[in-house]
Amino acid sequence: MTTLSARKKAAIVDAAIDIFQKNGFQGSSMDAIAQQAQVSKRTVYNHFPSKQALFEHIAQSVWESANQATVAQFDAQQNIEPQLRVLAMQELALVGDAGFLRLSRVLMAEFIHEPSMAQAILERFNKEESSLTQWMQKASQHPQLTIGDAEQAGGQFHGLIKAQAFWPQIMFGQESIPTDQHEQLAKQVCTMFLSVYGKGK
Amino acid sequence: MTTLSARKKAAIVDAAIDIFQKNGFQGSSMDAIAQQAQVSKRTVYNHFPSKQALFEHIAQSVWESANQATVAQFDAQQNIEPQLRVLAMQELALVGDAGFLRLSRVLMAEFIHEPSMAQAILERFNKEESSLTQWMQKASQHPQLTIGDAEQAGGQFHGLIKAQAFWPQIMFGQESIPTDQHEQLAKQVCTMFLSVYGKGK
DNA sequence: CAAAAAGTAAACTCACCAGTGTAGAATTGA
DNA sequence: TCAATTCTACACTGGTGAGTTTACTTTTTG
Repeated sequence: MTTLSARKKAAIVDAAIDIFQKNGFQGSSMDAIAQQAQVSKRTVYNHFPSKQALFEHIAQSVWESANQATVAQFDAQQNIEPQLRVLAMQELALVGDAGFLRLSRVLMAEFIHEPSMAQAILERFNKEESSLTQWMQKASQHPQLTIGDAEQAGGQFHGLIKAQAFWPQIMFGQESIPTDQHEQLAKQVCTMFLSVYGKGK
Repeated sequence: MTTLSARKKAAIVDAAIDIFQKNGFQGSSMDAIAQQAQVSKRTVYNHFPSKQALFEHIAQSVWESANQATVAQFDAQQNIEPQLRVLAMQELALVGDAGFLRLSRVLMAEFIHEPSMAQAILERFNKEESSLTQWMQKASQHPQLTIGDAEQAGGQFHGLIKAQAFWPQIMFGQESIPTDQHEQLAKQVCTMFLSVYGKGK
């Protein structure tokens, strides 16, 4: 059985995610978080020295789950389309996860107000997204593709997916795309992408 | 010359947009708005009965500027591609407008926390996006197109544009797309769209 | 020019909230 | 079982902020 202390901490984090998401950083009070976590306020402060620290702990976990999502290895021997499709499926699995969306919403809300924070995290993010960028760079050699700017192409690929499966969910509370539609959407995204960057048929 | 009262009100709205954008709804104080507007706090309350009312006034103006943006008339005689391109250009002009982006950012921040508000406004929004949906519906008869679900197709068209010219600007403070790249982007969007919904070459 | 309308500064109420201090109760681990 | 750790309730500080009140000045308008 997990220790009491650990359970309390988990309850705090869980409550914090919920409250932050509902009310934003500014609108959330430590009292409210403590109450929802069924924990005394003092206990919250025993685990996290400040509201800011609690928030950053949560941000960290978004970051980590996004990290573990995609590992892409370019294979020059194989056709482009199926490889792209795997990449798309990986990203769809990530953004389709309800927990990831919930956490993202907390972060995105703060991004809007803090472009500087957005920039900072975006840089780290981009290094990760750059696993895709790197893929694009290598792929640009492939005879089936015409990629000028690998970073731009990568961004566009992400954009195509997020336009359907991320932004509407984040901003308008839309439902996640059901798993059984991932295949179809991935295929569509690849078609669109290749209509611009693909060579010939 | 405009009346003093009107000038004061304009200053208040202007300051409010700025402050709301920087700090969000919760993080903005009426004192700060009054100060930035060079107006006494009481004057703010003479024009707007509450902070909420002031916010909604601003939301209203976003709504109105989005409204005046697109009027599309389907022409069965003409080719699809140039018509789509006009639609894309209209939307690019809207989302490329710095003022519109600034206001959108304020709204979007609240959307994240208030899915109910998002839903409400989204319904009205959708009626407008539905000017595009209607276009899609009529266009689905066109021999050059294969459109199953007009609403979905319309959403996808919007998504293609916003993925490049709206979301990155809203969330990460990226620069607006320069006007001289609109043509090129519109063309790319149409290519992508037609790669999925177009018939033959 | 005089009354009505709108603006002003400043003090005030009332509520909320981040973070601390304390004294005691429950949990843990040796 | 006993000492260290952790949790709890509760009161407290210092600060901020929405909205009001008041006594007064400026602008508008007939």
